[in-house]
Amino acid sequence: MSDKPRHFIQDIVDADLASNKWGGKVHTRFPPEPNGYLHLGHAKSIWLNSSLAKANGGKFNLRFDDTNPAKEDQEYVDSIVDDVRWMGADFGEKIHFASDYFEQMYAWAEKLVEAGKAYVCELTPEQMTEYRGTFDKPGKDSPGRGRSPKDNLDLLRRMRAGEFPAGAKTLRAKIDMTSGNINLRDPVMYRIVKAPHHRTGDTWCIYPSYDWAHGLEDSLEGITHSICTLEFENHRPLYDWFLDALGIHHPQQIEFARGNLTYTVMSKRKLLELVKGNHVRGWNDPRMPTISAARRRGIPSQALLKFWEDIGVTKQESVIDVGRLEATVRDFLNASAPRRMAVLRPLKVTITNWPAGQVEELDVVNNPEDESAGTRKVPFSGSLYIEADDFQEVPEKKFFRLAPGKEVRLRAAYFVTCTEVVKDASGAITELRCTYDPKTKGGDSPDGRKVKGTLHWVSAAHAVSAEVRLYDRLFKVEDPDAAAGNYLDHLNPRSLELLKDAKLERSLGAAAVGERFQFERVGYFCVDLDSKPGALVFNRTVPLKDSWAKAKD
RNA sequence: UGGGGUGUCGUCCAAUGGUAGGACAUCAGACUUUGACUCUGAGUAUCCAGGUUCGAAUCCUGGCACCCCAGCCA
Repeated sequence: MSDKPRHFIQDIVDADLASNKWGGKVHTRFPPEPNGYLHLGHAKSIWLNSSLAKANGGKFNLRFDDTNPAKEDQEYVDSIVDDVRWMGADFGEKIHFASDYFEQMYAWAEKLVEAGKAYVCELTPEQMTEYRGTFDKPGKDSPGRGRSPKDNLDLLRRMRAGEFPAGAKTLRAKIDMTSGNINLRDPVMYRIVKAPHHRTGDTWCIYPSYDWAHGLEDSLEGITHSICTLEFENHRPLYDWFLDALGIHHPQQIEFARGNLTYTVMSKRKLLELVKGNHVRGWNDPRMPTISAARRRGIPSQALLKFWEDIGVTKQESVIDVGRLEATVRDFLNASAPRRMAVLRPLKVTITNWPAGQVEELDVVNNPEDESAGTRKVPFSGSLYIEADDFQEVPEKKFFRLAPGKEVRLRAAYFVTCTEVVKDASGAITELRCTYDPKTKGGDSPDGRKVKGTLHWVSAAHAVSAEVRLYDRLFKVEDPDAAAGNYLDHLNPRSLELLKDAKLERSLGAAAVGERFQFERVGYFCVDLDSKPGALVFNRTVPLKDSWAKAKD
């Protein structure tokens, strides 16, 4: 990662540093609500906020915006902490919670009541909607708006004491019922919710609204640059109003556009539906656009960070081609992933002139991009598997893999020539019989003759069986949100393909959960959480580019 | 409809009055013991209309399109 990614927010930070606006401080935060798992869009915010702090010698807080006990859960808190850590963001020792500030927020609410800047309102939700007016019609005053500060204070204290049923009353800021900005039409600060909170239990029966709480949380933590997404731009005047009314530290809010990806959905509501409706196998199903799914699938956190850095930060709504993420992942893994041979759809090959029972240990390079990765021994014998796709009985044009009478190279082994095709009663090919050239050991011919194709292979007797899971895009259409009908109508029925009996080279038998490899000529793979010794499971993180497959289209 | 925002290759991002550039994608070619990687080349864009200026993506005027806001969600 470069030292200081350039974008308009960095420009603002530079200007603030130059003018000494914050005394040289830069303090950002990532403020998720624990009501679901984090997704790739959150990863952008984590990258942005944490990298801004890091690049400018500042600090970065992780803070849970846990103001709505009805939707939140400890499970989500735990998963979010895991994800943020995995992303490598340095949030220091302390994890912050809005619920830690409830007492202070309440004290400030009383202060606004006493100053005549907030009042208790007894309108029902329906009435409140009606009184709020519409875009082009001003709202009208709630009956509670004219009550004295003394009476309001009494009512507020009784709200807190639990004297009123859920939803019966609210505390509202007294701002402007005629404002063109509807957020300023006396927004709700507190509502009565009789639900236990995952951290404060039943201490409270009134909870601060996001609009009231969010700016206070930033203020309390000394945040300098409060970075959020575009939809909160309309709320900024409200946060300004609260902070100024209270006369407390006033962070600068800056809005940026969230990043959407093609072929997926990114709203928490829809992600929850996919999980609850069993359209996927949980929040961390590798097809999901969640951070935990990306991790399980084998995407390195550095690649995810680099992806968002490459994309950049602007205020333009965008939908990013998911191929862009795949390209970044390939780029990272090409340099770092050890190469191995794995045959996904095995076709048996017998080398007819191979000395019976002989096994040869061949040296194979671990990573041509990284000499320090060294070599490993791979056993070769007269009974092998190759990829079924690598053979065509009647080769199509430009197919330069194996076919009857044709010679190819087995990677790092020998040249072989197909002499016979064995079929079962139904006509399906069950085995290939080939001869090898003993003088081509290692894959070079002393007489200088060339072969076009190089195939990967495994020795049948030494192969390790494994389950391999191939993933495709979760949706068939680029923008499921915009497509006709319900987004669920556009799920890709072939988003998961299970290969139950792939054959892997011997060394993969010891692969540990989370380890990443390039299966040569196939793709990048990662050992899945479900994997156990003797029952290996691999996820395809991303396939290798395949110009042959593309040419055939 | 009132308020707030955004318009640059197919996509994402630069260019801050001076040759519209990069990345991904696409196409063509070279290289190759991974049809990968790498390398070379190509094509494609300033929302529209006026104006200011020697010169406009950038400044001005007027349009147009798209996004957000009428939760006691965040």
